[in-house]
Amino acid sequence: MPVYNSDVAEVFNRVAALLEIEGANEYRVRAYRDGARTVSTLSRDVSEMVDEGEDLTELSGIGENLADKIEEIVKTGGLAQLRELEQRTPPELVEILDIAGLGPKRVQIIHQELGVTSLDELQEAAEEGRIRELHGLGEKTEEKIREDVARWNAADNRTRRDLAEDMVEPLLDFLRDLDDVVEAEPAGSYRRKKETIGDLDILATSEAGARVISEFVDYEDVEEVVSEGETRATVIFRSGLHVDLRVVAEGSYGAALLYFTGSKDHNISLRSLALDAGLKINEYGVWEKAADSSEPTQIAGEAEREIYSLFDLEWIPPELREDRGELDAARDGDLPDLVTVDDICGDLQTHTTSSDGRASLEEMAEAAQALGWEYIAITDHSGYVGVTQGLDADALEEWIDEIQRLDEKLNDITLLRGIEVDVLEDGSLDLPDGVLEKLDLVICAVHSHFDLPRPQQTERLIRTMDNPNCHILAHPTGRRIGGRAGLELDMERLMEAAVERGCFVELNAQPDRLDLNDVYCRMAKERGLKVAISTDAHSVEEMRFMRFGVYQARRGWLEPQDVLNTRSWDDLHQLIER
DNA sequence: GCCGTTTTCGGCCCGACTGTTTTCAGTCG
Repeated sequence: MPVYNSDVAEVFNRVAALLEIEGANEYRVRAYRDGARTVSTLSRDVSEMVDEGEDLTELSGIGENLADKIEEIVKTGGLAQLRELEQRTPPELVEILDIAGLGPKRVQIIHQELGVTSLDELQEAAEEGRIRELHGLGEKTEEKIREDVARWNAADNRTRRDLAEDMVEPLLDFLRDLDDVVEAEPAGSYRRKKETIGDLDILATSEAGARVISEFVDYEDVEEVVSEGETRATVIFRSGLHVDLRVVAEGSYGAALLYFTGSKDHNISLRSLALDAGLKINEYGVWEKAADSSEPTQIAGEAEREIYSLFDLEWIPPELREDRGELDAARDGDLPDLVTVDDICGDLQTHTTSSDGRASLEEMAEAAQALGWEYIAITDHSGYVGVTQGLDADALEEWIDEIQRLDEKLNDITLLRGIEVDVLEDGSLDLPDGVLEKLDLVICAVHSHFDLPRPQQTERLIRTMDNPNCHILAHPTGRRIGGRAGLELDMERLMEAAVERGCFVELNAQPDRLDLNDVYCRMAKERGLKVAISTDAHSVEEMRFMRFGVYQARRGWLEPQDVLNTRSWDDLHQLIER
């Protein structure tokens, strides 16, 4: 049975959680989590590295011990250590760690004293008033546990970026309008442009923190105040979104923004650099210890750029701050010149009323002009998936003529004759080559048979790319954020096959797709595989989704030259012709 | 458990807030 990077990471994360509950050394626990992260963001299959006898200790955070364990997991499909841990400590306790306010110590006490081993039992114990009997826990903690278990059972607790945007903007307006607030900016994963956010971090500068906090907790969207101090408050919005506000003085703005933007791992690495230089970084600034034992003096803090430069680092865009090599790159002057929406010249996947879109060809063309695109590919569906009411070969022939007629009338924009053609179970396409050859752009997409085994699924898509008419693989994994998991694919192999055949992959900008994800974008870049960022717009409004795709691309280290549609149509045409 | 042009042992980021305490442990980000 093949072992994937995600399997190895899962084993390490479980080991870490169980060790943590058992009270193991926190740095040992962290070592397993670091190892899990390293493996899961690797742009190669770790099992392949094992097969080829490569030295895994070259990987950051992987030493002799973890290297041996990776090998064991790859070769046997499991880890003896994890099995032993699960003998000693009920594995279901791991999910109790996710309950707010319950860390390893309390989980251990609740388990040992009350025999609780699962979320259900935890809920029961809380409802029966047994939690409050325990040493160090009381009535309030018990109440919070009850509420959080209910919330945890209720739903998926991450919020999609586009939905978060709708809440963030009004909140920022509200804060910026307060007399005491100088600046208010989103930080955290929102600023790092992650596809989903767990909670929302907002940073404000003010000399009157307590007043700002007290206005904030009265904001109209706030349903519950979780904590409230002089400089920080945590609230829960009616939508269920957790929002943290931190207030600092202006002189600490850069340090605070850096700190609250994270990621946690990026911060830890940066602080280690500071320690090496004999300095200390906290959310208020960078501090130098005085020779005598008097108070340390602040030597930076107003701006992020100044703090990075103190350590001979270029300013690092928030999207890169995941501790995936960006600090080394910043030191060596090798940071990517990340793609922006302004670099994009056109949209390579859009739909009209000719299949399942809601706007006409004319309306889409007009909207594309308004956005300043040089070209737009009209890529309605082929007929295989009944619900999309797609085009068969004859209808497509007529449609091609219609697009061409409109294109000839328009001066400022080029309409590309395209199709989003279905990939059938065997990898062949849903339309004959004869008609595909007449198109400017053929993007191939899986809309059925999502659950083929990994080798078969991978072969299926490689066969699709064998067809010289195939230009781009649309939404390659088919995942839906908060919905479908996506195809099982050997992505490394698929990308290599794409490069060999002169095919390309899409980064679909629909906010519930964002497929490819950031890690796969970077994998593509490292293999010289260019990526098309397309909105897959089914309406005029959705053509504005381009920014979400660009955010994801930036998280994947993509530069303008790594993206297909930063080129004029003439250049792009030459590139995709096979 | 990892890591090292100061170290192969002894470090490992750092502060706010809460709740249950009587001075602080646990949790969180």
